[in-house]
Amino acid sequence: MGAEDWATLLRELDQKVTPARCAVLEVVASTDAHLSADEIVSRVADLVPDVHRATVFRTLERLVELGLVAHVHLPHGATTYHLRQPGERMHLHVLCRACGDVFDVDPALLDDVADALASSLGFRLAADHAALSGVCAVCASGSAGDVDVEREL
Amino acid sequence: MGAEDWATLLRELDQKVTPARCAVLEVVASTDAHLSADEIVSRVADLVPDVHRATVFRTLERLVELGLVAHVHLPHGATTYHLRQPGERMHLHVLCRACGDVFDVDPALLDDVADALASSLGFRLAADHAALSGVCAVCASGSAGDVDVEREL
DNA sequence: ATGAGTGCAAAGTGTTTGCAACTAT
DNA sequence: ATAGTTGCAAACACTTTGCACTCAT
Repeated sequence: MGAEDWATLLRELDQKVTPARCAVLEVVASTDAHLSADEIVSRVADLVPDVHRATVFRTLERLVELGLVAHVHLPHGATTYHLRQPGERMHLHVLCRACGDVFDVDPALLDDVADALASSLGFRLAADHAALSGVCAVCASGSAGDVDVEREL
Repeated sequence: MGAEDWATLLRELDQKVTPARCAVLEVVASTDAHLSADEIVSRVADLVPDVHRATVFRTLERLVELGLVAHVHLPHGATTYHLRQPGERMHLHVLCRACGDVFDVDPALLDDVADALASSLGFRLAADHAALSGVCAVCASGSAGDVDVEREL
């Protein structure tokens, strides 16, 4: 999507079109990765200088409200943001506590868990909203003795 | 367990016995709830005055290393700590993002998920380490319209 | 005696907020 | 014109760290 399209999209949602907003959308849309607010701030700076951190936070909050962006809380460290694909089902996230990588996982994986929680506790699970933690294949084999792995993320 | 027992336990683990440590152990053992470091600080203050925050943090870190205490990262807000029962299997946690309550859940619930992640990605899941989020029964029914529920925890 | 543990103050993240200036409509 | 947005600075919540002093052993 080009810059013009973000403007159109925002207008359709009755939002004001500003350089900061377009830049944030552009940045978030530019990658499949999960970006922290900090990373977004610095990437936005490459597109539009002098966009303030606070503005990025406020903009992200707004975009989440509008359903354009999703955020995931990681067990350690900053919240990450990524574009939310319209029809697509929200995926679930697992974080490697050794290397910090986030892996996207099939949301169906937690369906049984969600059902079990719903029937036993009446609890409605939002599987996409928080990441689970563990150790990825690379880190598990790499540092055979699990030295750094216990480093607590 | 009385104060004397904490001293004994610490000695068995080759740790120095100090009032601060015993108090932290006492506090963590005094409840089934998941306490934040802050809550522990203030409860410790009732037992032993003038124990500094930093000491509580350092002590908790140590107790986790020793395997006496477990900590759980919540999707939002502070890390919580609770006593770790020796033989007992670590439980899994779900957080209500409306009221903030943490529910303990049968760890077996995630066994299938853990297996699936292991075989598909080689990922080793630490199910107890991070809480999942959702909405508890009370909050789901209470605020029918889900007003506050979207408040993002 | 001596090294581990502690209090304190200070810094470090990540995020939010009040307010005055600005700008998209 | 005017309501919504922004930049700034300051505050916030949670946690860590360097250092000198104290205490358990």
